[in-house]
Amino acid sequence: MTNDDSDKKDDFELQHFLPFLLNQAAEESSLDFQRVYKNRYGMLRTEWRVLFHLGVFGQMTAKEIGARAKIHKTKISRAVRKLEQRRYLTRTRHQDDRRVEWLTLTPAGKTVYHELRGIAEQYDAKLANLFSTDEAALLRRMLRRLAAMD
Amino acid sequence: MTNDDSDKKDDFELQHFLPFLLNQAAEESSLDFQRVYKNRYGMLRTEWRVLFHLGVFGQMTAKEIGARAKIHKTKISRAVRKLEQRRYLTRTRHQDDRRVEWLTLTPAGKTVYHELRGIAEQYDAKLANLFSTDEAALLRRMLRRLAAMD
DNA sequence: GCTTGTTAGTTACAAAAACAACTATTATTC
DNA sequence: GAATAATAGTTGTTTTTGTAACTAACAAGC
Repeated sequence: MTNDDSDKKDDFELQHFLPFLLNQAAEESSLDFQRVYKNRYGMLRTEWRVLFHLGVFGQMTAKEIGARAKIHKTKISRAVRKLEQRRYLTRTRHQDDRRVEWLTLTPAGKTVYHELRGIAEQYDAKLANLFSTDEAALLRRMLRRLAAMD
Repeated sequence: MTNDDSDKKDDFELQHFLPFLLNQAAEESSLDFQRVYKNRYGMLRTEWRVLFHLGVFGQMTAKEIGARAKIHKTKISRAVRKLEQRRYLTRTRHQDDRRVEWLTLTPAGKTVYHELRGIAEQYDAKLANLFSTDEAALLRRMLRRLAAMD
């Protein structure tokens, strides 16, 4: 215990604490976009993330998606089931290793992906527009560094 | 639909999408610290946030904490109850408006706050150390801007 | 001063997340 | 090649969150 016990205002600045700031910014920056995939497409965050990964990378396995986006396998499993029920993706067993299944977007899934992708790009541009081009680029680099994706 | 329907890799860069990057960075950057207040003090994120607010600002109401940290009142309510059960804070009814209650840390609560605060400061320094001083300052400014806390 | 509206905080119920245990299949080892 | 371990994915149970409805106290209008 390094401080006195009075009831006075302390000098630690919570809004300087990086994990707090990152969480606030992340939450706020997801809100508008979340509304789109949630209200318009009835999707959860994990679901659109899976959808996006498949849209971007084509055929993938659940495990690959989980590793890349750091999502737990049970969340992936349930998201995949939902997306399958909505006919946005199909599964096919891997021939050589029948534990594995390849996930692929259906045409309907691709349509939704492209729609959401367009909205995502616009939204990203809107956010990046708060800063100069250089600043935005630096921000992305720093975030990737913090997420250890570099 | 702006793209073709092939199964090839798409060119949208998920790891460039700001909400995604922010979420990854926020999650990753919270992990180590979360382990401390979770495993060592049995606290949830909302609980330590409430604790920190009280530690920093002294006496506050649930509403004030919620407004400042953008936490929903039901979450605050539950966190306050937990912290009260652990004897980290006490409530006293406001005289002039008996709907309101002032929250204050107990000595035990203050002790925990100071311990966690020290760890938080170290941890923040470790994160900020990934960047130059200027970069770190810019990062915080940008995050505050994104969270619209400016 | 009584009806109507607001506000601070709580509670109840539904949705989602976390964690552990499970099945089915492949890999390893003796 | 049978026994054991490891892996991909699923299912079940417990926590935690989100949402809406609630209580108690105050405020405003008439």
